[in-house]
Amino acid sequence: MADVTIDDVAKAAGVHRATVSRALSRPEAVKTQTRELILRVAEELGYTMSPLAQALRSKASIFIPLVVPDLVNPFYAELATSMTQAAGDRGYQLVLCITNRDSERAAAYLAAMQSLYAPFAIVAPSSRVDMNTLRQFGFGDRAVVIDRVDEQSTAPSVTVDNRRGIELAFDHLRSLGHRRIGYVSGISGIYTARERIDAYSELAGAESIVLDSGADGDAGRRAAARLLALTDRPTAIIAGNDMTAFGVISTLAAEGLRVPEDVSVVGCDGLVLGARYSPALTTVRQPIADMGNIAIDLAEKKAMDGTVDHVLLTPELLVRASTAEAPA
Amino acid sequence: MADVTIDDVAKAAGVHRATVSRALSRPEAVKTQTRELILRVAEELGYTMSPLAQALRSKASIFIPLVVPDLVNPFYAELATSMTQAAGDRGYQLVLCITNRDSERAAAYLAAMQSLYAPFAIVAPSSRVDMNTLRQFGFGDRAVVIDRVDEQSTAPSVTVDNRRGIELAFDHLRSLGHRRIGYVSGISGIYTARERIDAYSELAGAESIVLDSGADGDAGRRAAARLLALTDRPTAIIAGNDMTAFGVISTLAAEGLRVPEDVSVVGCDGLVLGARYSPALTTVRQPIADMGNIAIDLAEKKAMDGTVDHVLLTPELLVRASTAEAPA
DNA sequence: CTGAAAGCGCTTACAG
DNA sequence: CTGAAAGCGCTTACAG
Repeated sequence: MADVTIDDVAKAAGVHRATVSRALSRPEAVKTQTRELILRVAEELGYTMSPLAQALRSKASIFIPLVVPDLVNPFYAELATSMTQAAGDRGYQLVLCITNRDSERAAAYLAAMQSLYAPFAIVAPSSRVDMNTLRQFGFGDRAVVIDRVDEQSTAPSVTVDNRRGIELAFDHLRSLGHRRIGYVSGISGIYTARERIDAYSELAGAESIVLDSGADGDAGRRAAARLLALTDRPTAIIAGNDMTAFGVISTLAAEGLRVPEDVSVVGCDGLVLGARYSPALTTVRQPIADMGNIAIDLAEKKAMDGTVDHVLLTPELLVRASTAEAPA
Repeated sequence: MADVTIDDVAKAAGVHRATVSRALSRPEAVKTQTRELILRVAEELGYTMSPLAQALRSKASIFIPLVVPDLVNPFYAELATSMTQAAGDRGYQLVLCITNRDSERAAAYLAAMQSLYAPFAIVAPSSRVDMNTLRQFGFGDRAVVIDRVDEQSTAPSVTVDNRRGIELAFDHLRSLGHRRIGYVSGISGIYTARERIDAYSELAGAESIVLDSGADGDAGRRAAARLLALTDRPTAIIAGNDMTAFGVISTLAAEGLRVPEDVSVVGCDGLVLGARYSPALTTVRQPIADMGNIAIDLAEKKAMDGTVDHVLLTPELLVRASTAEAPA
């Protein structure tokens, strides 16, 4: 089963190697009878094509890079899982490229993927990969982007309606009687982070309380500390992502404030993990599971006819246990 | 910069293609002067070898599969991160194979990696990949295993001293005055789970209280519910892994029990995330970051001289905020 | 130490 | 519809 090549199949089926190749990759180009014979023989011999040889010869492979900044933020882990599944289902092999926010590492990955003849690349938010880098390695017009990368949008993208997400969180808190609602950014894609904080500012208007707008992993802790220091404390906090919400709650609790009794907290992401947090996190769910398939659709469409689509997904509020009525 | 091949370099340097190949892969086989010329020319032309062509010809590639059950458990995400780093540093390209505990999917991955001439495979615990499957795809004697897979141990392995880990947790709780200490298993590799629960049983002796021994994601919730139902409740719980500890705490809190005031909880893993939990999780840290390099070392050593080593790493107690003195 | 040749496992115009 | 040939970008015995 190990070393059966296309020639073995050809010989066993009594046809030429080229015919086997066609039967497998362009079935309509071969007479039905011949094809069926070949397929059967291949099956019997346990033949599978060498993706290596295939890629080398045709200058196109099934490898598709997913560029993510890290895997420690479960958002990317969930994204990677969804993408892997979607890619696998459609005959691709996802290769995870973890940049650690290091642009040299990202470049190395892109170079490697280029030499593997990857048909396109998928770039996750916050990966610190700009269009210039993509262009440099030949992915300029074969990349799809999650979160927006530039205004001109030469690359297809799949994004979540951040405005709507923040609105869902805000309305939820208002309906629970909260009037002083703080905000903390934390790590997300640059555009995502901006859209969210802008949406918040607009909704809160003059009552905006941006507790922290940093983009590092410590934003949650700082925001909680900041809240503690205020005289007229917010009774609720919206966090730009779930990990930051965890940081907020953890720090608040360590300082003796209870969530949700004293302060309500809403996250953004909808991580599976949030359901196991203490308290279970109320959050705005991003449809991560859909992103994989959509991203690949977009890439294939672009390759077919050049269409550059921008898909906007709708988020959804997940009410769990970290929000409650505003204290009297 | 895109399409420069070995022949371009050869021509520009005035040597034969074979010499370029040698200069790059076996430098000592080429005269210093020639080699330096070639290296310079290659550099100027921005030449990088095609890993595809290289692999096809030499039947050996730089792709190395890391087989993990999922990525949603941050333990695997952290492991994957560490492995990716280690692999990259040593000239390999890690390919993440997420099996979703589906053995067919695992087989498909292994088949793909075999046809990519992967030099060896790394198998994470709980991946539901046994030695037979590995053998079937030619990885029988080129796999390294994290967590133990079989008693005969034909594959090198890197494992953590589970016994010692549980002991650390147990002693910590005892020193805080806890006398009734419960245990919950949860998801881990089969051997890991068994070793841990055995260690617990031995330490606790007649006072063992196994709250739940299931291996699914709901073990934590069930264990907490079980604790609540007991008349003579344990004052502390050791969880077989961090995710399970999260589940325990979350459920306990939802039912009005405070951690650590009412119940202390210790996890096992040392996830980065635990520091952000509420309360921050006391846990037994597994040296995940070391595992990547060690696993690759073991694989290379085995390939060199057939040595089958079993490395046992020492865990470490991380005292954070989820444990406190036993209530009076 | 270097070159010439064969070949890894495929695909794809080109004939027929 | 099928076969024969050339070639993708490399490596590696084999000569010299």
